[in-house]
Amino acid sequence: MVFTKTVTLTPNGPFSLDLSAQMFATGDEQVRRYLNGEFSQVIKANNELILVKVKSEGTAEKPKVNVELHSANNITPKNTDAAQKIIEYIFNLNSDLTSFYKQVENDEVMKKIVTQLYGYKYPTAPTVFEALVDSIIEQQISIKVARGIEERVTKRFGDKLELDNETYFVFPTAQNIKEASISDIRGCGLSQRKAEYIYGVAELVTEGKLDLEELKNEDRSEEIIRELDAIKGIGVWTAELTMLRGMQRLEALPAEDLGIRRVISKYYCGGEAIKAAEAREVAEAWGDWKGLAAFYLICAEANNIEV
DNA sequence: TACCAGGTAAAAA
DNA sequence: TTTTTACATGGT
Repeated sequence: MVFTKTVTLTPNGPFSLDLSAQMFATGDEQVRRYLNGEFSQVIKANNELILVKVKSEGTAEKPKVNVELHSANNITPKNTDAAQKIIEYIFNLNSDLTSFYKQVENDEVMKKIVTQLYGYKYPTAPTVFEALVDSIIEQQISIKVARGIEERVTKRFGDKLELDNETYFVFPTAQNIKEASISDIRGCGLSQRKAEYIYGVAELVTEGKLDLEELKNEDRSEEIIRELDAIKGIGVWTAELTMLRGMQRLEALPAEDLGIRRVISKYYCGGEAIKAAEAREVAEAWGDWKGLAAFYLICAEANNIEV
């Protein structure tokens, strides 16, 4: 038995689902996937597993988003509301890109790029824990390898939703990870040390010693970085990436990041290897949107945009 | 085959 | 105190 509901959302434009979700185009259909204009993944709304399918209606300028909810149980109005808020959070639907576009008006390179990526909003992980674990997984290894490991972790430890003979998985909670063992985590392809880091974070969270969601309320970015950096396995890079992808802190710039340095160099420094300090210099023009701007460059590179 | 890819902490110098 | 090394996997 499958229960279904449909809601329509009106994002704060501009918004392009096609650009914002394209990073999930190669994702696992049982975890998170964007295919043929439809984004799908399982979310936890008030602890109820709901498969959401998101499609775009309207234009980037006047966006409308159609959301289908599918569940094994009756979907209450309360859970519908919660699911809607999670979708809004994942795609940053209520944020205003025009402030960012105004900020980069005097940066000729970025100005051209944002014109071609009009409406791209960098997606957010539903929980800070997911953002943090993914960031640890992504340390040092390539994105493609990391994605595979993340999907394996999700399918191995995450809660399962079965609908119509199809099975879907939601990203594991700290409790899920805590109940596993370090060698189980290693079995997903992680190094011994990363498995220990992730287990350690799960322990801190389940023991109440670390409240990742509460960290979102901290105003000072430096303070968030300081607190996360103090945890074993988390350095400044991991903290900044976690803020970007899990807290909508789009001002954070992981300037040491190899990929970010590469794209900044590609579009601003003729392609030669640059240091973090040079990356920061270029990013000055991006004001409070340094991290988002960096993702625009990564997206531009993925779409073969020339300036 | 060897080396690299969106780092980090521990060991060695 | 600063520099070097080990680490997992998949692509080239």
